[in-house]
Amino acid sequence: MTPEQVAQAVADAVSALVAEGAIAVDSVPEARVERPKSREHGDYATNIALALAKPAGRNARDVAELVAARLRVVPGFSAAEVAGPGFINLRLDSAAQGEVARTIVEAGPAWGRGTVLSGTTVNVEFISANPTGPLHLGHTRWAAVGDAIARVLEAAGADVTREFYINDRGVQMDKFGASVMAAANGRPVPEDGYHGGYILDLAAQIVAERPGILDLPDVEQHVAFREAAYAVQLREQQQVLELFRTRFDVWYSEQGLYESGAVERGLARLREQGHMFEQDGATWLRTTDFGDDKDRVLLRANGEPTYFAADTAYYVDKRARGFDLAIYLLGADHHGYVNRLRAVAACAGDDPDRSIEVLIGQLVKITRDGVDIKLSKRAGTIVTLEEVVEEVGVDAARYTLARFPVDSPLTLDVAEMVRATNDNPVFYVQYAHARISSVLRNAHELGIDWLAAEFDPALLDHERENNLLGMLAEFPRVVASAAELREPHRVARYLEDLATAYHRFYDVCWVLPRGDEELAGIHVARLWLCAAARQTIANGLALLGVSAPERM
RNA sequence: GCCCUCGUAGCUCAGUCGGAUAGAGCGACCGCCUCCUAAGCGGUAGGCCAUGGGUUCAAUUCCCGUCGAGGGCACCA
Repeated sequence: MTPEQVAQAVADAVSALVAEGAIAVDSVPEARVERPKSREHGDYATNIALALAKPAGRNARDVAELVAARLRVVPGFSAAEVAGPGFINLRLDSAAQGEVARTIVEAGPAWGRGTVLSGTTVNVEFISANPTGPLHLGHTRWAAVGDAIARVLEAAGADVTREFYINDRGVQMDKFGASVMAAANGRPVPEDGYHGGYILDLAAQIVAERPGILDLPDVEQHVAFREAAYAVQLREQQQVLELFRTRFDVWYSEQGLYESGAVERGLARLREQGHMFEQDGATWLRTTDFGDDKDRVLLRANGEPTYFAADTAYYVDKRARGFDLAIYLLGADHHGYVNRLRAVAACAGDDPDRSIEVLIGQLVKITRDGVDIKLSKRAGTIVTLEEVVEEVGVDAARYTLARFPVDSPLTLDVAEMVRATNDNPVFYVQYAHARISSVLRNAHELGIDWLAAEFDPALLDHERENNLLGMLAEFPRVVASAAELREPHRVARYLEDLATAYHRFYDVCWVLPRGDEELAGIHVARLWLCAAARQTIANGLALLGVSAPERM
């Protein structure tokens, strides 16, 4: 019996009581069925009676007793007890609980997938770094989390597009080009330019590929360097992200926004909706009508569009491309954008609560042996994504960054990440997977075909088996809540708990026949349980973009 | 000054759409491998859940104030 079925049984019991007139309420309040923290409180517990007591004008424990009495006779339940202020603690019989293993094995890779977001087309935009340098550890967090959010949304049934917005236009690009050009000509990089060591490499690479570039007049040379350096940098970012197993469906160029006419179309859309006005020679968007602190300039007095105009056009373009929901993953240094982006959606005629969502991620604080490191492309003190991958590996890096909620500040010690890779919880989870794989391999070598043998779930009645089964049954709910809350870290935390449940089971419950022991029903049942656990861990790790090794 | 996010074990952090004795990892200490992977399991030590009020049958969780940390407040990008 799955938690959903338990919840259904509780709901049915309450409806029956209401129909009989045993409990008088206008509507049945929402109640929760959850796994109690303490196993003494049963396999599942519900607070339905506490929620029902007030509207029914009854004592909570009395209501609980009425509901419990009905649940006791439902097949699959072995106990229903009233406890504390009015909780109902439920126990399943081992056959009902054990059936979960069969459900999981039969579902395979589809186990955990759901439909809560079916029919929703979502655009998830993340990283969107300037193509003026390598991606660093800060971006790495958005890569890991953004990709995991996309995966989790897909698991919940959404149609997801991963998108990277390339800021390939404007002042920063010019400074970048000027920096590379200066380096190539042996001149000092401008004060406000980019000073990282990679600038020199970039300059040398470009000159080697195009020796004539240094003979061009200054203006042309600047453009040539800017474009060449941009191309190299973008390609590098794409390659590194590929290495990090983070693929984007769309790389969207800011420059392209202008070339395709999307900016004009976006402004036209806003004009139609009637939220634009002229003042001091500039064209503004009245975002204050929708919660922004101040109105924003779209076209400067000199006629040039602002960066905000591009942002606006970009949003309108996303909607025009058919996305129901645009999710933006931004760093905390951009949180001032939230209100204005929502205002943009409203100005474009959308309901911001439905069509736009801005997730603010706290910045990663990086230390090395306890000493703060400032990440600055311009100062050249960066820890790149590539270095992180080389030092700790993709799995460990992705997992470490994805196991924390994005809105919590995070301190990572680079030295510790490298030194203590074995302490990374990812290995704990992966180890459980490898361990199970080994057991199943051994079973195969012993000639045991557990999949074809008869599986009697009632045999899984050990406390550790029961606990493991309960954990496994939670997986779909974890995936669904991770998707709805955009919090993939819940999957990671769940996997750690699941791995613990497995290790504890493994420690006490021997799976395979020992020595010349005959194959018995318990061996088969435990193999089904192992297979279910392995499938769940593999599916969960896949949602985080982390591999599930057969051996370690 | 105004706004956003955050304050939980020595350290890094979970938990909190209100629920029954607050958790993990690391670090410290003590146990467990003649047979399925010890990258594991068991145990000990470690907390006024920043602080003061409020709402509630019930607050670490929701609301307000205070203190502290980080970030943001451009016709920059």
